[in-house]
Amino acid sequence: MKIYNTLTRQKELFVPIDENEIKIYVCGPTVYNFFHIGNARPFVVFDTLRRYLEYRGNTVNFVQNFTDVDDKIINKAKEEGIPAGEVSEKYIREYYQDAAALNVRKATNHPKVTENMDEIIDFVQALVEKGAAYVSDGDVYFRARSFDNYGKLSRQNIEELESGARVGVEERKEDPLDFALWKARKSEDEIAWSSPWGMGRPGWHIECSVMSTKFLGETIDIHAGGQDLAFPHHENEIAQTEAKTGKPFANYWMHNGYITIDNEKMSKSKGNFFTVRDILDRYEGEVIRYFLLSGHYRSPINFSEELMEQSKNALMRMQNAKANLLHLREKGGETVSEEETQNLSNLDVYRQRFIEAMEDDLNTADGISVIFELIKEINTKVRSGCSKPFADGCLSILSELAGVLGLLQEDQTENGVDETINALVEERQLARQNKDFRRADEIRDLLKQKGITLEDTPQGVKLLY
RNA sequence: GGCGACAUAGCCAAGUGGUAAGGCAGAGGUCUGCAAAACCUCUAUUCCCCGGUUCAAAUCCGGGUGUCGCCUCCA
Repeated sequence: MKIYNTLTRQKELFVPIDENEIKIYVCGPTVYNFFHIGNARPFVVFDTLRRYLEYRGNTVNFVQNFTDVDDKIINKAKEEGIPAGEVSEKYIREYYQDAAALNVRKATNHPKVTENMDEIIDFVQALVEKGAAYVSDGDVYFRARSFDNYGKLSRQNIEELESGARVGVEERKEDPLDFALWKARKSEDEIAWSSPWGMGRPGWHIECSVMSTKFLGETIDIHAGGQDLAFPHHENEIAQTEAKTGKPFANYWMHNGYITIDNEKMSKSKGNFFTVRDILDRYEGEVIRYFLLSGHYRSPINFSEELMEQSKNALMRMQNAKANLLHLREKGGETVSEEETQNLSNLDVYRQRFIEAMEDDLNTADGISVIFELIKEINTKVRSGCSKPFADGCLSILSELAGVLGLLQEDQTENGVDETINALVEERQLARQNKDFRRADEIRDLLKQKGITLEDTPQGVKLLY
């Protein structure tokens, strides 16, 4: 497949280091709050990348860290008067809950900073020994200028950066461009680990370098994250890691675009801040996932009520198609006609087009449109009924393609047989036969209130939960 | 100021040289007791603007305009 590589600013053919195991590292959340819709984008996008690579037959070693020690966590802990560890543990649990709602699978490995402290200290120590880093009053800083290619990912000019850098605040640095690898503890009660430089904790960038190299090796296939992480986070990761190993850190860098809210950056101060947990009150997780995949992952997308409604309705079309096939699979005839067999094999063209779209730098928007075309084709073919095997075959390809996108993962029907509901459905059918439509509609309304939608089809009554 | 992305119908969105996919919303129709779903038809002579290259451009080049992001440990 082709992947747009931020390093080279172009689409490149993706060639894994080891065909048998593709290594991907995605920068994970800092666990001090529920994650928001902006955080959700990389989770969903790169989960989709992983699903696609696995769909193509690859094994993927997918690592996404938890930053579980950080200023924001420490502040939150102070506010709530509880240990920092409690804050991070709580939000790790919440992460898993919301991620599951979005059909984001667990990574192969979710390493935590606090569980990799020895490796972090060793890594920093190695940089100090190499002269790429220096100790300053309990802090350790990386000498940005010691790394020749500093700025290669974000294409920042080092002199421009210099002039834009803040001055005066961090006078412990030799150079404003330098960044912290290790931060000395500021007060006795602050969470800290002992190190050769005294009590302290790691800087932000070093964690990802350590966990990526530890769990995936010195050079990995893909390192991914939000566009805003390209600088300084990823730039710094490259500098410190390559300074230590002397090898390329990652062959491909992928960055997803930003989400704006009503065309403005999301921020708490603007009051346009949406956590996934909040959105889940109003929309099911797949709607959010659909929304995030409806545009190309590198394009900026805007979040709004209107777009969520559009996404909800569009996804409903997919769900209807699936529900219809499930129904037909129960009620259809047993024997497959020759025409059906032919029609079924013709559907392969949609599979090919879907793959083509995904091969092109994960073009999920195109992939989705192929699925809609498939759905139209299927709907047309089963309009006046079909055999069970045909319905099953259609269902299989629809689920297959939607599954790559992590959509249509739940069956709305088959919620168990409820006797009282069945009785009502029976009664309604009888009423309809007797042209007692008042009673029939009454029952339909009653079930609607229970969240069950009745549809009369030529193949009998269809229940949608 | 430096770096970068984007601009396609009412809304969202694909398409990077060959004459505008797909979805939502809207209109009409078929089906239905009525619905719902589904299906059929319609909805951009045109892709921010102005030049240029070409037989041919939404797609390439130049110049504008507008929007957004990064350069502040925010995905």
